[in-house]
Amino acid sequence: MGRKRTKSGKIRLAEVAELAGVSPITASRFFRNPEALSVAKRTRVESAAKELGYVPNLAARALASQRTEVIGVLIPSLTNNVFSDVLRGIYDASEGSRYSIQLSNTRYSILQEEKLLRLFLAQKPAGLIVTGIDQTAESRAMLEAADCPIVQIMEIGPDPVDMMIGFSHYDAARAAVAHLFEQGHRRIGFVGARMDPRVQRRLDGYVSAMKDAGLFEQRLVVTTATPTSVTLGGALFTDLLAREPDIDAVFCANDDLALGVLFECRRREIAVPGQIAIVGFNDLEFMASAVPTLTSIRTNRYEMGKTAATMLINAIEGRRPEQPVLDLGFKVIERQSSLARRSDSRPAVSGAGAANKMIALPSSHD
Amino acid sequence: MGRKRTKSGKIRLAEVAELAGVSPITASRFFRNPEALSVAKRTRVESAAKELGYVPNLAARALASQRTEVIGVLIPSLTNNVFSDVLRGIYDASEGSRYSIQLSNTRYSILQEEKLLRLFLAQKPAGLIVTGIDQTAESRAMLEAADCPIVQIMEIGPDPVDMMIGFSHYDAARAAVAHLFEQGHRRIGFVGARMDPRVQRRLDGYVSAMKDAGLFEQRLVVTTATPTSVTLGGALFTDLLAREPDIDAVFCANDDLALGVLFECRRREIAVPGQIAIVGFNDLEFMASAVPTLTSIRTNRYEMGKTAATMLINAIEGRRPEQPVLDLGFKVIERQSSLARRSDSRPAVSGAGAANKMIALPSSHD
DNA sequence: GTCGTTGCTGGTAGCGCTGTCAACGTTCCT
DNA sequence: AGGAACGTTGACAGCGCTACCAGCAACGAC
Repeated sequence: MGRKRTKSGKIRLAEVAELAGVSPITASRFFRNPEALSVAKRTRVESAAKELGYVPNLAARALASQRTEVIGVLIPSLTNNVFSDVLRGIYDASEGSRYSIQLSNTRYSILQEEKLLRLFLAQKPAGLIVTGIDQTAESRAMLEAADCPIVQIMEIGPDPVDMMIGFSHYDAARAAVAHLFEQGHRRIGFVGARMDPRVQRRLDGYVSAMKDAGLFEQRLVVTTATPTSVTLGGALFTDLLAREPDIDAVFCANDDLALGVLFECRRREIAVPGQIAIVGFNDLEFMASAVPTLTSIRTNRYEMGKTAATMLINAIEGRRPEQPVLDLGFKVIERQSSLARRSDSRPAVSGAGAANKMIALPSSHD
Repeated sequence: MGRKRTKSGKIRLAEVAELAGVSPITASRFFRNPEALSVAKRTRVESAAKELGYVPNLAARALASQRTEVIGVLIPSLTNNVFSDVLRGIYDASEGSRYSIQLSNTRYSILQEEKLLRLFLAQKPAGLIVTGIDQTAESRAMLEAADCPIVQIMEIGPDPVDMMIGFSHYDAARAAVAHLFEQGHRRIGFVGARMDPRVQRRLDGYVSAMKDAGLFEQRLVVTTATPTSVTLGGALFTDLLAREPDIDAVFCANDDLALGVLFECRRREIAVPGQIAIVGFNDLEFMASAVPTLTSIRTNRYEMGKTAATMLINAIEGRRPEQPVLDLGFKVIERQSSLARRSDSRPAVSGAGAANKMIALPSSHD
């Protein structure tokens, strides 16, 4: 059966316009700025488009208008839970809007980021979401020169390129240590992996809090550049114990590490929190379910992504936020794993989440 | 200083061609099919492009050539670890190629999938990656009519739209149950959440294996449509125990649920595997690190994504695979949590991963 | 009554690139 | 030597849309 192939099925704007009895340009306006049309033509074009099943050709639109409706997103990792939550927020916010997301993975390399940035900017994106505040000088220059709105996410810093949404990792780490102090812990180890800039700032916060209390020692800190994992948490904790058997708490730079430390404690029959308290970071879902339940720092990752994309879209459309830098803060979620030291080595058996007392701590940057 | 703005900085193909002393169309060919040029012109165009920092305008290219270099990817979830691994594979394979990834999230809704599919196809993607084999009839028709290569991932089935890469969830579940049988377990419960088609097929596999052994009872199955989580694993297990206190093993439809079951056992002081054995699904990283280490079914998620994207790109460029359906199989990773029943309720304390004996089981579809 | 002003509509002219076809020079075959 | 076949190059037209500007009617201000 001879089916035509070339341009049989093509519904162009011209077809819609013809059916509606208007000029192509009027039909075009309908899709970009319906209010500019009289009600009569608006409804005519609308029903014509619907009847023909018209779908605009984005390539033609981009070529003619010299801009795209693409939001570029640069994140360091696709598998890290933290970023997948942020991403989900971004996608959710973009859904229903005219903008589509173009995602790229920098793999924690600012050089790779620079390369991708160059690529993105060449396509004239409508907006850009980049992770963190540690771009190369070159990247920074490109971002400043870009003629589209830009949101930096995950962190808060003094010198935004444009907009910024995140929280202070430094303050969050200090709050975690302060919480452990409150619970009577003194010899607090730090376990960190990957050591990207955000983890580094958590370490800085830990160090400063410990120094403030006169308790800092370099040997309490165990870090590696290796990507994080639960298993790695156990291994780093093992190193820490070998170096410093006398610790009474561990602050982990993320929850996977904390879970690994918990398992390692169980393997070694170390009571948690009786002998060693544990605090994680991010408050992933499983933290409330572990035995004992694990204290963590809750961060608003989904909200961060969603708000970032919403701010960005608003800015693209000319509605700039009154407040270009948004601190989403964090919360110390106190659970069993960091309870005050006690001789009884068995934590009370109770339902998961029973000890979910929260302390809100809006982060303030120094 | 009066800088021109309109088209001063614009480097077009015409500029490159002029500098290289060739016609625009020859320059164009250089970027699409360099071998078609003589070596002399090739080098001339190459250095001209480099000197001017030329970046092709993808919108113009798409408009003129009536096709895009976009690979559309439809997955049900962004946060599920399983899909983030697959995605990473897809992005890794696409990197360095001319193709860019356009990702959309169906949220486990085949209606949403249909809608997104329509959207994608309207933009004439170079290729498409879709999750699973349970599209709506309408989606299926659109896929069949699409004039681009398509890869279905995550599952293997009898009737591929085009290409297909995955494994048999049914067989994998049967293997999990067979393993528990081997270890002497008989009253094996099933815990499942979300109940998407793949989880449903795992349940089917479980049911058939249990029926084959004459051990199936409906009350051994606890499922919910709720999204999965560690906490939910504990809750579903609690339900299961209430209904059927006499079970000696639990097969969990994924690893998060398995971890939740493990924690719940610890909370209730049920020995694992002494009183209850646990088997998960996917073999996420933490399974090898838990105490006791948790048995799971290893699936090749990253490889699946990477291979899918590679196959797709090859097919786009005319190199169709000799074998359009690829079964990546699975492995039962035997660990402590499913060891044979014993009276000693305390599992042997040993390093993580000590019991990582593997059994390779290439899945075969029926 | 004349002149802006506003609201809506349409014509023209590309956006930057590639498909198609034709033309050229070169090589190989008979 | 003549012609076919191939490899290489260029001219032309147009992909589908929108920016820009002009035009027209309706309205109010002086």
